[in-house]
Amino acid sequence: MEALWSLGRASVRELLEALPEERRPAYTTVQTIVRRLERKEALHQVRKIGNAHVYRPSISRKAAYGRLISDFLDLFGGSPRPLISHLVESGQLGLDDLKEVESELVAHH
Amino acid sequence: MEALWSLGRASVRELLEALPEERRPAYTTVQTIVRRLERKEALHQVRKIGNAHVYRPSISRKAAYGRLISDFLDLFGGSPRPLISHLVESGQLGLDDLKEVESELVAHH
DNA sequence: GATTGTCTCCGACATCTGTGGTAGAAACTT
DNA sequence: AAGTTTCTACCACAGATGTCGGAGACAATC
Repeated sequence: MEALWSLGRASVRELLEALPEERRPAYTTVQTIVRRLERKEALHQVRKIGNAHVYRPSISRKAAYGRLISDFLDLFGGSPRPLISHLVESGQLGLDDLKEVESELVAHH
Repeated sequence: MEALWSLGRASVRELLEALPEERRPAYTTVQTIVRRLERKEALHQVRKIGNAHVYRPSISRKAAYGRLISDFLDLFGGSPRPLISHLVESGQLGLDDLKEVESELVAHH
């Protein structure tokens, strides 16, 4: 999905080539993923170029992230606090990070 | 695992009964989960009471959460920042929360 | 000691995900 | 038109996870 979100719309081939050259899967692997995502209505065909389908995301990156994060938070009881605390405790999130996010928050009114 | 972490040590039966009465699975379901977790070395037997095994967690809740969170962050490029930003933007994390975490951080220096 | 209840052990089945092979249609290339 | 490349449509398979059933061992009870 990440690739499709970046490209806006793309064919299987384009998605494949958008992946980092190292671990790049087989063409059919991407195709299968696309087919399954289509069944799940995360993306859909928009048209054909030659005999190839072109797809567009059906859900925004933001919406998907939202659901993902919300599901993840459910593992911690639904509140983001334990997560943040853990990040801070493990040193993955510093005071400076917090300050930064904070000022962004204030800036955006 | 959550139940086992709370109980410290427990038999399959105890784990089963520690689950919320509503969606409580079959005894054997819990047993299977325990068996698989054992294979993954997340827990291990400590002794027997009657003919029942008693288990203890092999990894701490904290360690497990750490790995979980770290894996999750990898989805966002490994940095916690995008996650925090998203939480703030979606209103799930307020300025007050940040302040609070911050003061905790400073307190623990 | 036969009955009943409780465990363990093992197998089973569905769904999801990652990965890719095959067959046959379509569209270029000579 | 014949050959080659490129797609789509399907099938397959392995591992993880959620859910459970059956067989047989053990123990408690009648």
